[in-house]
Amino acid sequence: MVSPVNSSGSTKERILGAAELLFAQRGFDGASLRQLTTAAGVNLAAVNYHFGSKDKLVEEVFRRRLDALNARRLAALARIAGAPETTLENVLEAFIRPALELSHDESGALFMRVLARAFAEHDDSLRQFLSTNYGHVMRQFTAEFARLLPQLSKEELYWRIDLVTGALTHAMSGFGMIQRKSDVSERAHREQTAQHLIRFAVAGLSHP
Amino acid sequence: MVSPVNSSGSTKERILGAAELLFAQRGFDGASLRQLTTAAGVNLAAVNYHFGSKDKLVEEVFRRRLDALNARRLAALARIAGAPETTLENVLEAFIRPALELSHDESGALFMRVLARAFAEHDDSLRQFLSTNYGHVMRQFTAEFARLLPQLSKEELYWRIDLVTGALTHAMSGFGMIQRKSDVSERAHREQTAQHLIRFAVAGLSHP
DNA sequence: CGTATGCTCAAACGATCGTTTGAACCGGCC
DNA sequence: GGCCGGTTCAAACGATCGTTTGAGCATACG
Repeated sequence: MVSPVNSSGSTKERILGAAELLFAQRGFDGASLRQLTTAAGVNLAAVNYHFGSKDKLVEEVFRRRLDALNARRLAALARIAGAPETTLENVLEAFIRPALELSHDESGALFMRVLARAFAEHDDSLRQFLSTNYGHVMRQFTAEFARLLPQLSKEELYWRIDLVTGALTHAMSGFGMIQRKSDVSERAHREQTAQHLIRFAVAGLSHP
Repeated sequence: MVSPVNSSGSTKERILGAAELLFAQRGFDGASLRQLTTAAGVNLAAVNYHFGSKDKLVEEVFRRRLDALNARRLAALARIAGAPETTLENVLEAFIRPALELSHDESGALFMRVLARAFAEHDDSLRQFLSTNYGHVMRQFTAEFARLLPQLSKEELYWRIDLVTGALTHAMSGFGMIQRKSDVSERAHREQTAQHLIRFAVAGLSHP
C-alpha cells in the first residue's frame, strides 16, 4: 500500500520526492509509476510528460542530488589536495562528510539508500550514467589517495579503495531505515557514524 | 535475450542452475519465469509444479548453496574457536575461504553475486529467511571475534563487523563477472583476492 | 473576445508478469 | 492389457506494468 502524501511543491518536485522515497523502499523496478504518482498526488501521465520516461526520471533523481553532493566533495578536496600537511583523514572526511550532511534530512537519507541500491544492482545503463557523469570525482580522490600512500602499488591501492567503497556503501544504505529513537540522538548517531567510517577507512587504506 | 543452455540433469536441477545464472544477471524481479524456464529447457509450469512458487524457488536457490557453505564455515570455526593460539586471521579465513572455494567453479561464483544482491535488496521476507536459517553462523563468528578483541565494546565490535561485511559482500559480488583472461590466472587472482580481503578485514577489525 | 500554450486528466493500449488449468505422456505394477 | 501416480505440455487467466492518446482546463497575449 502507498500512503498518498501530497506534499507541496510543483508537480515535478512532488514526483521527484515520491520517487526518492519509493525507489529507496522498493527499488527501481519494484516501485511502479502508479504507486509513485498516487503517493505524489499527481496524474499517472505526469511522469512521462515531465520526464519523458521512467528511466529518465531515475536519472533525474540521481542528478538532482549528486550534482550538489559531488560539487561539495570536490570543493572540500580542492581545499586540501596537494598540501603537505594533508592527512588521509582529511581526504576521507572530504568524501564522507558531504554525504553525511546530505542525509541529515529525511529525504536525503532516503537518497543514500537509493544510491546504495544503484551500486548493488548491476544495471549497465545506470552504472554507465553514473560513471560518465560522476566518474571524475572518484578519479580525483583516487589521485589524492595515491599521493598520500606512495608505498602502495596501483593495484594494491585500487583494491583497498574498492573495499572501502563497499564498506561505506553498505553502511550508508542503512541510513533511511524507519526506526529511530529521537531526532537529537539520531544526529549524534550520525556523527558517531562518521567517526567509525573514517577510522575504519583509514585503517583499511593504510595498514602495512 | 536468453540463450537456451539446456544443461543436463533433472528438471529441478536445471531450473536451479538457470535460476542462479539469471538471478545473478538480472536480479530476482528482473529474471522472469519465462526467461528462466527457456534457459533451463523446461516447461514454464515446471517451476510452480516443483517449487510451488517463484519465491520458494528463490529460497531453494539459497538453501542449496548456503547449507553446504555455512556448514564448512562452522566446521572451520569449530577447529579453532576458543584455542589460545588462534588469531584473527584464522577466524577470518574460516569465514572467507569456504566462500572463495565455492566460487572456484563458475556456478558457485554466480551464486556469490546472487548473495550480494540479496544483501543489497532490502526485501523483508528474504532477509528474514536468511536471518532465521543462517543467523546462528554470524552469531558464532561474532562470539569468537569478541573473544579475540576484548578491548572493543559490543557496539564498537558490531560496527566493525558490519563494515567488514559490507566490504566482503561488495568484493564478492564482482566474482561472477564475464571477463577473465584464463582459468589459471583466475585461480591465482582468487588467491590474491583472499589475501587482500583478509588483510583488509584484520586491519578494519583490530585497528586502535 | 479569440486563440495559443502549458499542463492535467481519465481512459485505453499492448506487453509481460506469476500462476492455474486440464489434457497428454510415461514408467512400473496388478 | 489396464490402470495410476508422477511429470510435462500448450494454453489461458487475471493482474499489473510503462506508455500513449485526445479531450479538457487554465492562464497569458494579441
